[in-house]
Amino acid sequence: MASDSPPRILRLKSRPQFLAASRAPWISRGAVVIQDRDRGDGSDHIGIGFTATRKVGGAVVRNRAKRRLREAARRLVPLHGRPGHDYVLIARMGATTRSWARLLDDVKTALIRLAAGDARPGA
RNA sequence: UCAGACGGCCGGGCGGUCGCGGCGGGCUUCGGCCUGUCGAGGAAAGUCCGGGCUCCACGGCGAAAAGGCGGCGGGUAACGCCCGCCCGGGGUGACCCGAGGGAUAGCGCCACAGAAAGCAAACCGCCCCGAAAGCCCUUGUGGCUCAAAGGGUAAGGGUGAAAGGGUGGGGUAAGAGCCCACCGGGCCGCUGGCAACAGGGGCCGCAUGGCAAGCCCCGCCUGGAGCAAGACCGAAUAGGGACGCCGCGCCGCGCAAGCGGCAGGGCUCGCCGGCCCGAGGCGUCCGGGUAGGUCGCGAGAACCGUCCAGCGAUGGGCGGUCCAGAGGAAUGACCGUCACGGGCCGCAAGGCCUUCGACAGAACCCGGCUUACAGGCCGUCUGAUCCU
Repeated sequence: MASDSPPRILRLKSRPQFLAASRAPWISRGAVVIQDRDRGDGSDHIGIGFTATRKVGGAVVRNRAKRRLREAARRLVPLHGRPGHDYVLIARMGATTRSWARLLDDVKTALIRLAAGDARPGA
């Protein structure tokens, strides 16, 4: 992992990217669900997207959930993400109220188990 | 001190480490990096009114339809908003509440109850008269009891949201604005006020209710759509047009278009049969237009002081400031510390915990309204109570 240059991290911004990731294997951990799609397009950058549905709460709650997930991803994806993959982090209930250490743990263990191939198959 | 009324304001502070968006500067191997600066709200919300802005429609004015508004005066770019005042209702009071124009323009409705709900009527009653019946003795055109029919009333009871003004007195067979006083109402002057309206005077005894958030009438206002408005740039691919070059097989007829035959190609790996194709290709340019991009996109009905005018809403002068502009959508994560509130322990001083900290996130921009909101601060006023 500590090779010459770490893979670049880009945000997923278009709807087709999210739809593709939604069919990928996923894993649920605490207050977060992570979908992991191997793009297989030859590029080694990592894509990250965030989603919080209305079920989580109003606009304030959804925005805060995405911000916390974004901060967690900023810290953990360079360490545990696999190059050439797209990750979509979906906020579940409690993503804003869960303690920061536990939210970090949720994301970390989910990423590690995804890297180990221990995920439910996608649709 | 305790209750309460009204108005205004705040929505943790400071410091640090990572990180994000816009803009400026520097560096760059064009991927990015460094640095400076700015970066959510009082409601950013609901999208309910009023405007700006943009496009569409439109010769001008008016009318109709539809919708909205509705005491009077003022403020404003405008408003259904705000201020002041009036009227009605509530409260001991500060204050609060009111879709608050028109009910002799017309139509309609007034449930249930009640005799009766709009036009005058009469259920229980009251009063007059008194047939028939009965009783009395002074035997009469007699008196008394009960009371039918007829008539007079609307006082009292009862129903109702509302029953044809109210209270008191006179009057009467009983009653009644029948008469009188006061209150209420209508009409006409007067005084004050810009006005809504108020005050007071005279006249009229005065049947003629309520609902217009039922239709309606009167006055006033409104063209439609909305930043996904709209403007510009504009690929790739597939269409359209112009020009240039090359080509449009062979034979027969024909000027040509075309027809027939033979080649050639496709369905199909080969053959046979069948069906179809058999004239376009390339290059340059032009135009529409999609994805995408840029603009619209923030110096204004701005904010902060201060002065003046005004009871006030607000207006004006002077000085200063520049204050978010994203587009899967920037404000986050963590730590320290100090407060406030909260919880626990303690007789107390105090100690401990606090990831327990309201409602909630700009999306073109303003002015309002409405709704949500932990906790807290300030001012004015009212009613009690205590002290001097």
